Amino acid sequence: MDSSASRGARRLRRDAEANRQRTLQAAREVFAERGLGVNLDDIARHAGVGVATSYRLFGNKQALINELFEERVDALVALADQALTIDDPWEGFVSLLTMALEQLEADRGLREVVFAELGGRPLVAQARRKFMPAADAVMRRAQDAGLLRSDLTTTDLPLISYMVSCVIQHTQPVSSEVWRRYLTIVLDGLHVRPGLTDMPVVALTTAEEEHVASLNASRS
Amino acid sequence: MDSSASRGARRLRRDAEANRQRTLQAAREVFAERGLGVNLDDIARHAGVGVATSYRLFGNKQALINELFEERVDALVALADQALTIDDPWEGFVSLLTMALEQLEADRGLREVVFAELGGRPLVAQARRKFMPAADAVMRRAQDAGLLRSDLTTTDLPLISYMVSCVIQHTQPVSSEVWRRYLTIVLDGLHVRPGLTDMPVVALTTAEEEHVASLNASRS
DNA sequence: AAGCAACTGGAGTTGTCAACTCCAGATAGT
DNA sequence: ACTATCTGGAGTTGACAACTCCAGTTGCTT
Repeated sequence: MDSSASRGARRLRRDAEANRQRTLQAAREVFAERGLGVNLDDIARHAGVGVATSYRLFGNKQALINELFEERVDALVALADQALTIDDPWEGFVSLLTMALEQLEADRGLREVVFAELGGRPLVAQARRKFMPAADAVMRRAQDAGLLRSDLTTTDLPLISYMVSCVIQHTQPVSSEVWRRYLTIVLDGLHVRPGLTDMPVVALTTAEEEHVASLNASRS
Repeated sequence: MDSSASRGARRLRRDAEANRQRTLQAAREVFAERGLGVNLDDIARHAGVGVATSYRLFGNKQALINELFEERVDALVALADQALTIDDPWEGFVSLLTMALEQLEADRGLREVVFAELGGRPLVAQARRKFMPAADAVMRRAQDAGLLRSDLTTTDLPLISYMVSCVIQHTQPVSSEVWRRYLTIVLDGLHVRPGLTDMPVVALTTAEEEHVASLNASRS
């Protein structure tokens, strides 16, 4: 995991490498707080380097975003595997949703990458292919145990997360925690108990669900 | 309800009044489909009039938006009163949420006005004052009947609507109906049945909730 | 039917904002 | 001490939406 040379690129001079790390760190902080919409000038200023330096070191904004969020997205994927290690299938499912949303809560840029409001097309498409099967396993296990409503489909999961993440975004500046109320409501609506309502429509197909994400990506 | 002269403004010439109506109608359609972000040039083109004409007739974009959405917002408010006429308190509550979201589904501009992603500050603040007490009555009636979870607060309602409206927006181009699945889930999570989960945090206060809306308004 | 105030359309102006580059000067490494 | 590498911030480019100007047209009055 050599920080600089991703692909056989010539080694950077010490000062350049330091600036690279400072830019990366600044981007982490600024993207997390203000989203991917910020311009590189702001990030460079926050890092204490010139704009040109940031551009020379990363090429463009998208490359910086990709480099920065690769690990963050992978961490999200790992949650699904962790969830499977929890004994109680329902608790596993709850943990998956809760922990994923907690990750998203802390980082506006990550929300935008994951739900493709900007940037990360290829980045996310790939993560998605790793995430969905794992999440699917968590879901099925809870459904087989009769704890998660059986009419739920894999494609519902991203949309449920998105729905709650919207509340996070909306309420963040006023309260960092109210979103948990709505997660609670949703989880209660997913937990099997007598008298659950029949679903009024079928879920999206996998292809449709991918289409949703890519459509919302093409805005940028 | 004389269409032209809002405030003692001199009567418009017949052709001008016709162009006014055409612009209004075009704006209705374009805003509904593409949101408030579209420019007046597009609206004017769609109306078949010149840009200057639209500007002369309305002054600016915001004025056009205000004029256009006043009645739409009022219609939304009226739903709360209608909901009270439904005998079953739970069905009344379900109807309020469902019908409000159906209104929002059909009009992206309305979603943006109501949730203040653009424009309508004063417009909505006023509607809110009429809407909240009415909605509150619908809620309390269902809670008193033991059908709606008792830990729900008036300020939860706008956020729940917002949450589902985000799914509407996100999935609209792929499926105009999937959002009803998530409404179903949420409603099941709100319906009283044994074993509902305790709320992890208190709801926003009324002031906080208003703050949320106004913060999200100040972007434009 | 003629005259004029009211109106029209679209080319053009203004302002904003983000992405990205240029280059004279500074610095790391040998 | 020498040079390839790197730096910073002023400046360029391009896009885009809000809004205006004005030469020409049209509805209304008498």
